[in-house]
Amino acid sequence: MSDNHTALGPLVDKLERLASLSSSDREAVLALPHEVRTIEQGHHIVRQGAKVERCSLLLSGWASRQRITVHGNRQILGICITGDFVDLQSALLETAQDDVQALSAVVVALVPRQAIVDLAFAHPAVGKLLWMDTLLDASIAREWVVNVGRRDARTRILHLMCELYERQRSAGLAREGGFELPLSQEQLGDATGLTAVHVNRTLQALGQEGMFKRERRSVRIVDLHSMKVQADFDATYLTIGA
Amino acid sequence: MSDNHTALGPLVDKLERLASLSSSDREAVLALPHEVRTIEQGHHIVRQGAKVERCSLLLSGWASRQRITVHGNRQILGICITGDFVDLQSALLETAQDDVQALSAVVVALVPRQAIVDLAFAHPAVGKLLWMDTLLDASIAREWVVNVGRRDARTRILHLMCELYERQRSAGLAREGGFELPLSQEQLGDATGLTAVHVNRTLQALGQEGMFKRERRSVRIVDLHSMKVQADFDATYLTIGA
DNA sequence: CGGGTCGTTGACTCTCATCAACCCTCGTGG
DNA sequence: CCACGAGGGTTGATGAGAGTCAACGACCCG
Repeated sequence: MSDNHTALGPLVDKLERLASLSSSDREAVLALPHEVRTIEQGHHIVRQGAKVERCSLLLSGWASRQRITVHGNRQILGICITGDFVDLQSALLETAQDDVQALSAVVVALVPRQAIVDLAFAHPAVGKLLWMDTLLDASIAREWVVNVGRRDARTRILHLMCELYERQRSAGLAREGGFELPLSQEQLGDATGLTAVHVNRTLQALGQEGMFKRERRSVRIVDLHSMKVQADFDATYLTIGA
Repeated sequence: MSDNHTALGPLVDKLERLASLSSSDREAVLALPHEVRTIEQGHHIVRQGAKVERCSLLLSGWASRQRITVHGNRQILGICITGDFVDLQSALLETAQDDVQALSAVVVALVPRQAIVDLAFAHPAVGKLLWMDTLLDASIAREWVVNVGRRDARTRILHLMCELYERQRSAGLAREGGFELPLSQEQLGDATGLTAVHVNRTLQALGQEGMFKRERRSVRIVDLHSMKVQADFDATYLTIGA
């Protein structure tokens, strides 16, 4: 139980990146009822259309949010990292709109919907931050519309890599000049609206340019500035805006 | 002033489509301070990066939310209709992340950010609905990612038309078996990640199939069911989910 | 009557999808 | 200890869908 009480640290960290919390607000967040659970790679954390009574907070590992077309094609809508509420939407909406799937082995904290809503309105400072978090999620989704709608394959992939790097860095998860990229080429394709084959060829072309080096499931960045320029990447869409 | 007091009716209507409000909550919404203003077609309502002190509620007309790439290509991120808060994000975030542009002559109500936040936390029932509204906006954005990422031109355009029809219908704005579509072919392209030329050819092909008929700036639907099927359209992403 | 915006059409190009084969690595079980 | 299979990555050949460029037409409004 006292373990449970500390398990929500990643959530507090994430909220405090947006604005600092009073100690009473912080305590209230940490006091949210929850249950910790591990989920295997590839398994679903949430299913579209399901009635969700508890929201899932990612304590470690990676997950993807996605929808499937009638032809069975998958489109990844966002990547969740440690500290993300993968389905905070479900706190207010009746049913989940997206699938969420574990990209790696994952540990989640399950928090009852009602407890989140009650917290939000009992502690407006926390409520504002939770609402802001959903707004930033929406901003990321909109940037993805731009990415798949108006950028070519090369730029799309670079942009995705810049986003993942920046988000990991601001969450304190990126190593020196590098970051984890635990997506197969097929999953990269599902995230960028491309096929795995074309992702493969594009990655090879990019690798030869020497901006970054791929290693197993991670990326070492050689020339970050050049990457951002060529990716048409402007990190303000990830922030509350100064 | 009493005119002002009734101007926010479209907002109340929209919120009450999500859940009914107590009369005190309804009064509180209608009592929001605001200023009514008209904006010409083509003018910007909000500019990306601007510090916004008042959020804009669309009282009549059409607007598009959009971002521009470094190459100057526009991607439309969503279409706003009567009753939509075009930049409710700005109530909590410091700066606007998207441009919002008037697609037609437009009337907006400008509501101070702080008044919206205060209302949300003083009247939790209203706060939940406002938050839900931003979540549905996000759900629409995610569906647009799927649309531009994983559907072909024909399906993208059909899907957009289905969405606009359903949203107008549920807002009571659609006429019998038809709806307004005040977008030029170039704007349709910007919304679907296509070029105006290709939109033109695709519309012609679609028109010959007889599911709908285009007239000036509106569309008459002949076979709605067939449209929805071929558009891969499932309206649940527009709703709170039963 | 002139100019502007929007729609239409044709010819051509190119990015990316498709299909199919083969490779490597790793984990597992006989 | 080796055989096997599965998942992921790589490669080549081919083709389709959508972009580009350029020109012209229709319509509206001043």
